[in-house]
This record gives sequence, structure tokens and C-alpha cells, in this order.
Amino acid sequence: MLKKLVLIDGNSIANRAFYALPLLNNDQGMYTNAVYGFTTMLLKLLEEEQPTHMLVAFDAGKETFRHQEYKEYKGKRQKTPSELREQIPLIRRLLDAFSIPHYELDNYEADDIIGTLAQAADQKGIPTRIVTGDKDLLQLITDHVHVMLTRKGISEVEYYDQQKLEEKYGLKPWQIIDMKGLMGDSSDNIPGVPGVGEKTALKLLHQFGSIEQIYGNLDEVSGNKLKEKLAQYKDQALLSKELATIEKEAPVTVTLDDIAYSGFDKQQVIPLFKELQFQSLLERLGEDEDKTEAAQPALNVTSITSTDDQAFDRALTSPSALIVELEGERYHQAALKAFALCNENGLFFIDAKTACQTSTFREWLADEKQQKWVYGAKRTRVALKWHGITLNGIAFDSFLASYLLNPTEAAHSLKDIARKYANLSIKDDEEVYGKGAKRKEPDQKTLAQHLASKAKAVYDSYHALKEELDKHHLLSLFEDLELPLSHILGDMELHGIKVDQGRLKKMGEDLKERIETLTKEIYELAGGVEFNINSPKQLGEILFDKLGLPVIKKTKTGYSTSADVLEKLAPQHEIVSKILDYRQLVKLQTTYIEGLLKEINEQTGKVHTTFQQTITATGRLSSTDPNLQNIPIRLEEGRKIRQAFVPSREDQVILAADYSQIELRILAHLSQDQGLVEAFRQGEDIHTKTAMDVFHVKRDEVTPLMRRQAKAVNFGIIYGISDYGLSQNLNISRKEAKAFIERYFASYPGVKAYMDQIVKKAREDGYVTTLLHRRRYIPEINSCNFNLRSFAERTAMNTPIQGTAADIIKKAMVEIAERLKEEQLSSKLLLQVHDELVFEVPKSELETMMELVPQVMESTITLAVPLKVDLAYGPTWYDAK
DNA sequence: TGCCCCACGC
DNA sequence: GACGTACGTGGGGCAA
Repeated sequence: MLKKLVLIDGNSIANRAFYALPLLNNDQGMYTNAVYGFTTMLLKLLEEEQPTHMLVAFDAGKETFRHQEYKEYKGKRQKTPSELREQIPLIRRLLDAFSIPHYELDNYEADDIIGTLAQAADQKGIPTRIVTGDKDLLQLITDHVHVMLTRKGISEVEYYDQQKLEEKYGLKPWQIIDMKGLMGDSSDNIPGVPGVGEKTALKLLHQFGSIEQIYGNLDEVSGNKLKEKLAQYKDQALLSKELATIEKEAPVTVTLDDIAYSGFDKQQVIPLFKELQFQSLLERLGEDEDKTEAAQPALNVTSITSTDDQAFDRALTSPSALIVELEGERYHQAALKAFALCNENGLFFIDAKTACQTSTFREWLADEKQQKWVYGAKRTRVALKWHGITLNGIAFDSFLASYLLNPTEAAHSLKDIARKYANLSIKDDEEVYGKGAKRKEPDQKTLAQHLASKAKAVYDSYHALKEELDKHHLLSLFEDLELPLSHILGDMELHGIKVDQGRLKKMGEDLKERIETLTKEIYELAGGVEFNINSPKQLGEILFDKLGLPVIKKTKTGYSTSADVLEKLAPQHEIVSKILDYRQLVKLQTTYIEGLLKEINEQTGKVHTTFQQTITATGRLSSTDPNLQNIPIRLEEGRKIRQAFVPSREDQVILAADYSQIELRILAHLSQDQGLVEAFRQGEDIHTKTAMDVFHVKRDEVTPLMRRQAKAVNFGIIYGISDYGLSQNLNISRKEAKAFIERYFASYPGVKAYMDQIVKKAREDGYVTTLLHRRRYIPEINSCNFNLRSFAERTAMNTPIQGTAADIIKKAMVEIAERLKEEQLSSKLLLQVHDELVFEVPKSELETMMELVPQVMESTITLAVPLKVDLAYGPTWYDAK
């Protein structure tokens, strides 16, 4: 059998996992995030690499031979946080459970163990993979030995062999130590040569090859300053190189034969996973999990299969948890599969036909006073409405509740909710129905059990969820805002928006012709070669290999051909701007013409989007199938798509109302910054004002460029982008971007003070909140990892602003819906696009609406600055500008 | 089927 | 001095 050795740098992977994942813990308070990350990594490796030999090497944690050469070695390294340190023994237990050998050696580091075994394997020609987060180990690469470097996160790896190293850095493996000798490494306290960073080091090595050769030809080094530094720190450079060199002949006592690996015994692993509460991993282990599920006692479910069944008497009571099971994921026009109820009288299963035909049941559903608890209020209500069934009296939605309790959670499956809030283990739909091609219908009994378990989960988790909401001051947000909103969103989805199909098709034909012409022109300009312009790979080959245009940016997989790159290349070759045009038109054609046409409902002639209310971390909505929150507007060409969005009747118009600068107004309110508050009270153009303040010029001296840059800075503040992000937006250096931000803060000291304060608060509390108490946890705010921490800090600054904006427009939507009802108006809310509401308004109501809508939107919440709404209307969405 | 690149909106 | 850098959704290409 072919051999394959996998060597894992235990400390490095544990570290990566620890910092990549939020601080998970089991209910005994043991931290488990590093163990979890380590485990996912292991499982992935075992599956993908199928090693025949395996070893995890750990640092011995004491002095090593390197300290004898250089006593400051790793001197300034921050102490391993206790949250991580206490997980190392768990990782060893984990490895034992997996029967994976692990090893450490006094006086040596994990690197040296790996280096020694890798060399031994290399000499025997055994393919070897080293898994680490530490670039130093790249020095061990040979024909047989390759390195898998963890990227962001932990399960992602970047695969390095000699070729990849050459491509990426232009270096041979043995030059890695020269790199480190020159650059040093602050985390190991290896000094290197001060002033030499990655760029300089690479330049020197490309020119000279090694440190020794640099010093042999010091005269040829360009730059006097650099030459001086190199001369001055020669000893340090040589010592650094030595420290960075991995020992390949350490006195390792294990041999390759000792570390043969033949797989693990699930029965050893499962108890540990259970102790650590690795639910998802338990599932990944597969069939054993079925056994544990099967051990669950069957639920006592009353099946109701006829309209006159006496059991309805017991089934229909208040409160009841209600499950309406649908065919498929998408709920618009979905067929009904069955119903289930859970209440104080027990569990009930009702087949769809019986349910629909039973008037007492339908009356119960429609009865406002009969309280229903559901999972997914909007989904449930809308699905029933498509079948002409009215559902009232929804008093609780565990889906929404779970989202409000932690909006950053990836999903809010009922299974997770049941486990967390009801200590109940149920199956996911996917486990019962299978997915994709494997989807199949379960028998009636299995279905009844599954639906009953879901109803029970909703019923049993109610109190804990409600208590948690209350404890976190989220009850009002839930009851007075999100739950009512879910009904409004449902009505918007049901009503839909009329789309002028003919108009879209006509646009599509025009586009088709223009795309064909462009395609020909592009082939021509590419020297008569036909290729797939849609393929970034092929396009890159044409532009950069064939036409020899300069490479400005690379992606993980090759040349970048993104718009900002192409814009820079446009002056150099006629083909480039044609490609940009091509891209723009193809985007319109595929996403907006073809994509939208596919979504038009045959019967209604409308599109019925789905608003996702439980997705975003900030409280914003999102929209899918189709996404109506990203219809083009910026470029005229794309904006015309909006001409296809029309009122459903001829006597109606489209009315659009958007909040002007709502986020910056919220910032003014939150920060109470005098300048900002005053600017809004005076009704100033905020970007011009910012330009005046940041550039210290008078109003009439503000150039369009200054205003554009000021706008980008404001934009950056709102979205919490970094100096890097701003530099990309403005196409300036990071340094300049940083200076801009600093000047902004100097101009608005109140904003600066607010930002500092909110970050401090987030550090203390572990979360930030919006005006209506919406909460977002930011555990990374205390991370030792600079990246994670910086990101968390920007999140802390940004979320209260964006989230409060979301609160405000949501509240306005609820109030507008109330007013429309009270005043018996037949205008309909169609869309919400973050700071904009779009209505369909009978001409007879236009005047009323143009007064009502801004009035409600502007007064829904009182801030230190006025809220301002801009209105526009017209025969299509395009014209409402 | 899942990932990557690219592009649209706020 | 490096790190990898607002949030969403969706389409096409490509490798498995």
C-alpha cells in the first residue's frame, strides 16, 4: 500500500483554532473552541489525505536549545491565555481517542520533531504533508514533503509545494530561513535586521540568493541606508537565520513504524464529543447518531384524519404550538404537507387535506384569541394564505426570538433551539427527508413523529426563550416590533410587485444584440481568439499572458480581473473597456433580466420576494428569490431595469420614500457631536460640510474631488470599513486613508469620543446595542489577534448605527401599516430597501400618502437631529426618483 | 455540489 | 510591520 505521512504542528493548530473561533464552552464551563477547531481540522485531514502514518508534535514548553544560543528567544511572547492553555490537555485526550500518536521532546520545539521525521520520510520517498499555521515550516518543503498552511479560519488550508512557493514568493524552500534572518519575527523575538520587512527581504533574496551572499556583495545593495543597516546588524542577521533553522536531526525516539495509523474507533470518540457537546461533529460521525436518536422514546401522538374526529376538541386550545409542514424550502405557493399541534392536551398530527376541510380547525386558526406559538411566523402565515387559510393569533415565534437573542448565529434551526432552550433532542428536516437528489417522502408514521417533535420543541422552548428575551430587554423589540413586522413583511410578499414582462424581454433582446457585438469585438481585439469572457481564468490568460498587460492584483487562484483592476488597465488596451462594458451588460442580462423573468409568478404577473428577517448581524432585512434590494440604480443603463417595476393597476403610481442620511443622523444623535448635530439642524449638505471641516476650506472652495473623498469617509464611518477599505474605495494609499480618518476625527471630536466609548463598552459587556435594545455580541473584541480585534472594534462602532437605522425604518413600517388600516387606505407597501420604502398608491390617495408617509417616518423616533425623508413618485419605480 | 470570482445594492 | 480587512444575494465557471 502506498504510504502517506501527515505531521501536525499541534501548538500552532491549537493556536489558530483558538483565535479563529469564538470562545465556545460546554455547560460545565470548559472552553472548547480550540479543541473544536482542532477536531474539524483532524476530520478533514483524515478524510482528504487518508494518511497511513500520522503524528502530532507539541512544544515541550520549557527551555530549548535555541535559548542557549540566544537567551531572549521567544522572550517577548505573550503568555498563552489560560482559556487556551487549559484546552491543550483536552486536545491530547482527543488525540488519544482518535488513536493518533502525539509526541514532544525536551529541549526541542514541535518544528524540530516535524523536521526530523519529515527528513526521514523524505529520504524514503514517502509523501509527507505538514500541517501548520507557521510559515517557517515552508523551509522543509522538498519533492516529497509539502506544507499545508492554515489560512483564515482553520479548516481552510493553502497547499505549498516547491512550485507554489516559487510562484508566491519566488523563493526556494531553503531561502525561508534567510527571509526570517532578514525580517526577524517579533512573535519569537527574533530580531532580524531592523527596517527590513517582507518587501525588502524578498527583493534582496531575489537579487542575491542568501544572507551570506548579500554580505559577500554588500556593495551591490542599492540604497545607502539599507546598506548601512545590513552592515550594522550583520551578526544579528546571521544569528536570526540560525535560530530560524529547523533541526532535522533531533534525538526523536519515535520511528516511522511507531506512528503508523489505521483509523479510529468511533466508540472511543463519541463519549468525548458528547462531553464536549460537539453536536454537529456527532452528527458527522454518521450512523451512530441514528442509534442514539432511535433510542429516543416514540412520542404519543394523536393522528387526526377526518373532519369529524372528536380529537379536535382537545387539539384546538390556547395556547398551542403549531407546525405547518410544507413541501420544499420555498414557501410561496408551496403545497401543504401536514399540520401538528402541541398543547396541554398533548400532541396532535393532522393530515393536510383533513386540516383544510375542517371548518372548526380553520376557524380556530383564524381566531385572534386562540394563541399560537410557531417557528417562523411569516413563513407559516404566508404559506397558509396562499391556500386561502387565514392565521391569526400568532403570539410567539421561536425563530424570531432565537435571532434576537443572538443575531450572529449562522442559523436558527428548530433543532438547535430545542436543544438550547428545551433540552430536547429532535431531528432536522434534512435528517428525515434527505436532501438534494436523495430527498424522499417518509411514511406517515415517521412524518407524524417528526412534526409532533417539532411542535413539542416549539411548545417546550417557549418559556425559556421568553425569559431570555425579557432578561436581555428584548421583549418589547420582539412583541412590538419584529413580530408585528413579520406580518407586514408577509403581506408585502403576498401582494408582490407587478413586473412588466414585455418591457424586460425587450430590454433582454437589446442587450443580447449588444453583447453579441461586444463579444465579436473582444475576440477581434484578442487577436482573433475565441474564449469564454465570463471565465476570469481564460480572460486573465488573454489579458496578461497573451496581450502582456501588467498584472496589478492577483487572487488566490490566479490573476484578478475585477473592475477596479480593469479600470486601471483601460488606457493601455482598447479591449479592456469593452470587457468592462461586456461585464456590465452580462450582469444585467443574467441577474436582472433572466433572473427576474424566472421569478415572475405566472398567475399574478408579479414577483413575490422573500424578506429574510433573521439573517443579518445588524438587524437589517435581506431579500431573496428574487433579491429586490439590489436592483441597479447607480448607472443609468442598469437603472432602466426599474422601468419594469410597475403598479399592479393603471390608476396607481409608485411612491418611493427614503430617509436622507439616516445613519449619519443617528451618528450625530449617538455621539452628540456638536458640529455634526448643528450641521443636520441647519439642513446642510453633509458631505460638503464634512469636506469643509476635513480640508479646512470654505464652502465655495470645496471641489468635487474633496466632496467625493469626504463622502467616502462618511461612508466608511457608517459601514465600519478600515483604512485599507477606504484606500481601496478612493484609490489612494493606506497611509493617506488613515490620515483622512484622523482628520475626520479631529474635526468631529464628539464622534471620536463616542467611538472610543462604544469600543470600551463593548470590551466590558461583550456586546453592543441599538436604540431599541437590539443586541449583537462581539466576543472577538478582547482577542489577542490584532485582526480579529480590529474587526470587532469596527463592528462595535458600526452596529449601533446601522442597527438603529434598521430599528427606525422597521418601526416606521409598523406604524405606517397601522395608519393605512385605520384610515382605510388601499395603498400598499411593496418593498423596503434598508433606508427606503416603496409603495403602490392609487392616484386618489397620492396626496394623502405624500403627507402621511414622511410624517410617520420622520416622527417614529425623536433624535437630537431631525430625520428627513425624500419623496418621489411616478408610473414606474424608475420614475420615482 | 460546492467553491471561487465577480458584481449589484445599501 | 504584517495581518486581511462593511453586509448581504446571485450568476457563471470550474473541479470533484
